[in-house]
Amino acid sequence: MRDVEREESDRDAEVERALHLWVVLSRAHAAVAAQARADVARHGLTLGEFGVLEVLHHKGPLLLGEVQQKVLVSSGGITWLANRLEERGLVERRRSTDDRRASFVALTPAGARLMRRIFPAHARRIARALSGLDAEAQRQATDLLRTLGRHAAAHDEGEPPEG
Amino acid sequence: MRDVEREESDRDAEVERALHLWVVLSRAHAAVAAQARADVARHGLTLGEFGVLEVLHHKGPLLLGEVQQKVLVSSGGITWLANRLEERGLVERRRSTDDRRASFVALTPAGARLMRRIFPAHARRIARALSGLDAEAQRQATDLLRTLGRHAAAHDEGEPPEG
DNA sequence: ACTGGATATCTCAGTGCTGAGGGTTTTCGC
DNA sequence: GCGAAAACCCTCAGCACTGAGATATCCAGT
Repeated sequence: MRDVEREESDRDAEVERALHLWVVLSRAHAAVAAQARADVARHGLTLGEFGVLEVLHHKGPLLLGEVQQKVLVSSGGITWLANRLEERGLVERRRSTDDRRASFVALTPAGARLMRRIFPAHARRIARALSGLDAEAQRQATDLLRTLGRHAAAHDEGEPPEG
Repeated sequence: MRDVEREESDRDAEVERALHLWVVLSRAHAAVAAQARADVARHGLTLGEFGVLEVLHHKGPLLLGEVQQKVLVSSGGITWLANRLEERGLVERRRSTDDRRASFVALTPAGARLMRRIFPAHARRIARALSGLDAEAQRQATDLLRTLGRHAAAHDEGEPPEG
């Protein structure tokens, strides 16, 4: 086999390995997400809604845009989520005084009470869904996925034209 | 610190580590999915549609139900995807003769041509998105995620009542 | 002040599904 | 072979968003 061919088949193997990782990543994510979704659905919440409540629960009041980045939705999506949660009395908006374009969102007392009530069991259920890996394996997986995610997100733009 | 408290804080740390892994898993998946989506969108396809074409490209004709499991959509979803792809002339259904409830789906010549044209570049783009990990790290990640996914999917049912 | 450009949020039509229910065909225990 | 249950797929209303564009505000340079 000539060197050129050798390099080509190396590249093919590399691409195939990457595709396999992508499949496995998708399936793992889907399986855990299904559990998380089932859990929050018992309280009448979607994953997006729960995500907003969770970030406010842990970080306190934030700008709408900050919440948007944390829960990975579009700008329209965060407005929609905030509206729904506000209608249910779980969060409230407060217009920022030093930048009047911006709004803070915060848990209402009812929202904070809800999170104190349901968050611990939710967290335990996620932990159980992930318990196929022991402590050390979870640390490894976290490291690998953090590297992976950072790299992939960084190259989010910059796609070359079709070859 | 008493033993009971010690065990409790161990459990808390465990739960927190799991939650962190879940966040990192979600972000990694979202980042790669965004790249994949952007790539297939250039050809007017969604990830679901591309997933159907891809599995048929690699496995040949399959029952609708088999495709459904591979691309992780609901029963209504696979009907919808098959309809859309059939309307565009990329796949065709063929009623099974020995089980007349079931239908096979297969790529049409046009569908097969499309996949031969766009699949290699798509695969390379996925490989590039995952290139933050080297070959060995990708193998590790694949192993960990396979274990994780299998375990989480296995416990998909069997949720205990709220505590 | 004033213009241009950037930033934060909102609006709204459209999308890619989900999930419950239902029709048809097959399988299994009797 | 008969009735019940299960398996395969389809229908359809509804949902949780997305993405493009609009609006309001801020800021830098002049």
